[in-house]
Amino acid sequence: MPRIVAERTDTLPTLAEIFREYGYNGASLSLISKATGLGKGSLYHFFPGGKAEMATAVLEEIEAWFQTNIFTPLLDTSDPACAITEMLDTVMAYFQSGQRVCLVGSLALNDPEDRFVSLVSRYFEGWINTLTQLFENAGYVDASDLAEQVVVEIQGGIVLTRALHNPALFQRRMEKLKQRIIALAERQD
Amino acid sequence: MPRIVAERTDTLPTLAEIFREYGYNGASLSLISKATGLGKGSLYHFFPGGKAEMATAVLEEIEAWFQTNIFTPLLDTSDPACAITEMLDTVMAYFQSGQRVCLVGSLALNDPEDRFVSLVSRYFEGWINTLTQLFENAGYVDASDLAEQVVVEIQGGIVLTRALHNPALFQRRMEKLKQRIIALAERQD
DNA sequence: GTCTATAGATCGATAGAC
DNA sequence: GTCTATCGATCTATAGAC
Repeated sequence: MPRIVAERTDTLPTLAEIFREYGYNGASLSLISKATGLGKGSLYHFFPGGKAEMATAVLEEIEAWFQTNIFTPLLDTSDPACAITEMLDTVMAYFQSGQRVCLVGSLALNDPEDRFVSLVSRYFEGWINTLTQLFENAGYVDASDLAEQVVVEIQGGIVLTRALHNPALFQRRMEKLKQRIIALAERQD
Repeated sequence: MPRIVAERTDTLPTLAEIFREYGYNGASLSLISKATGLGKGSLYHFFPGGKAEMATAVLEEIEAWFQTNIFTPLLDTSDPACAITEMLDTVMAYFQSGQRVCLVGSLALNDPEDRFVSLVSRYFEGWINTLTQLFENAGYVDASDLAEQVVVEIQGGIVLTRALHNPALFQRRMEKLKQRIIALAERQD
């Protein structure tokens, strides 16, 4: 039975967006309070560990979302071209054609107190490992290398799209990436 | 004649390293004061505009450094394989195999007040444009597309290397990138 | 030019009324 | 659970002695 009052989980999407847009350090509690509509008292009721716990909860929800919407579907299809196309479509929608920051990537660059290292590495390891398995199943040579390449291009595409304010760049890179993977598949038949 | 007392320019490398490691928001003036060995009074003497002016000065020095050490050499050589190899070697050394954050890329992800947009976009435009010219001179098809791809892979490689604490990943990606570009060159002969 | 001292604002976090 | 009030710490920036 759903509760009427706000739950901790309900705040996570807003928190995620704030962290993405302002970064961990730039996301102050007053900013968070304003965005969520919750006073600091309520925030600390939900997250006794403060901002660090908020970010951890957000990262865990992101990981779960990717598990459900990206990783699992990747291994559902037997056709790698199909699986990759589906993944890149989901990725483009999720990252809004590279205009939306990847919070995990952002924390990979700046996490000076090493608060989130394990969550950050687990996210990328999960993604690369799943892609590796997909490519191995499809009989690709250098499966893990290709998997690494895919995630690198997504992250780099976000950086450049944000830098140049050019979502067409991200779309172009994802399209080229897809074509390259499909071309590789045909070469192995 | 070189002056004995510290100049504004002398602080830039230290400032750059602090911004890279802690991010713009995470780099507090007390941290900067400790790292440079200069009191706040001295810092504001050199940079009346405060932290924003420090970051701007650092970005300008980075752009000049890339102009001299990356962009110009790219067009000095007629052989694209040679030019790319040289560039990627310099890039690997500069970014310490991806363990050192690209400050410009970091600011591309998080610059919520849009303080550094023009410097950030100019840096990446310069890099992509120079690579485009190199590839065009060498007779590549889709020169600008390949140029974009190169910078994307460098930035993405840094993100993943930082995330996984694995500099071998960056080295591997740069090596593969080089091979792919050389293979493309042979195809056009 | 460099320092110390400090202003004034904002930070993360807590206390306690309701 | 949510709020307001407020704590002490830290922030950016300034003032003024040297």
